[in-house]
Amino acid sequence: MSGTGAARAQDCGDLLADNGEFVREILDRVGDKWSLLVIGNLRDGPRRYSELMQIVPGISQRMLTVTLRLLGEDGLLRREAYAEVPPRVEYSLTPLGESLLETASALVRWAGDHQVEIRAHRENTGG
Amino acid sequence: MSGTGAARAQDCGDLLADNGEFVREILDRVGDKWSLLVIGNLRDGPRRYSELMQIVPGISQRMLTVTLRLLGEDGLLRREAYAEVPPRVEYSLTPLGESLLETASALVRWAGDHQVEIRAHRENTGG
DNA sequence: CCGAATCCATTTGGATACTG
DNA sequence: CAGTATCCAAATGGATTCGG
Repeated sequence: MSGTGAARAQDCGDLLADNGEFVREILDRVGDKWSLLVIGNLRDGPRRYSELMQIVPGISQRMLTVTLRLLGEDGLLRREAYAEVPPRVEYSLTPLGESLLETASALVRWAGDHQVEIRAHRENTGG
Repeated sequence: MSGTGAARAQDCGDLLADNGEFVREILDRVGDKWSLLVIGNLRDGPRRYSELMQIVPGISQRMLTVTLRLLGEDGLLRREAYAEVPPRVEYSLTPLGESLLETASALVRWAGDHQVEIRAHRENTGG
């Protein structure tokens, strides 16, 4: 989390304000429908494909496959295939994936702290 | 940011893992194409509709209107209309919106710190 | 058991024209 | 200036089918 220090707090404001492409690129990956759920379910260690299908509520085979492939391409998780019968494939977080999990948790914490406030305001305005 | 302490770190993991609907609800709002950009551009104070159109690169009238309305319904920003000629409308962050800006900045900071790493891995795997 | 491929419905978002 | 309305293209995602 301490990272390289390449981006300070002020820079973050600038990025949010000025650099649309950059913010979008990370949010598109992290904020899509399933990525964060999959990452969250790998927090305790490796999981098999079929396990994830059961744990992540409502995900389809297609989206699980696609999500796993994209996260793998970004280096957020690792895929380990065992040449057995029946075949077995395990997915686990890389250090990079774990660091994202921590950061993303802050956003979830924020949502938890302000959930009531948001819902209340939404009702008032007919949302 | 210290919040109510209602959700501790462990709970966040649980939320990411178990509660799909809840995580989705906040990420759908925050992680869409424009919300965070608009919020970022309100960090220095009130902005007018036409200002935002110019500052946020590539946003259309429609999406700016929609985004502003949704963020307003959630209580993240405030809309102030002045009965003048020509008409003038100003948008500014609420305390709730400011707190989100801080939290979201952490995610942007993470993206900045690991941008190179992610890109490199993406190239290797043909992403 | 793992996952790719195809088809299809829904959603998202841009371009344009128009109103108070 | 600050929106609204309509139409349309692209992306997203689910159901199903098939292969290794």
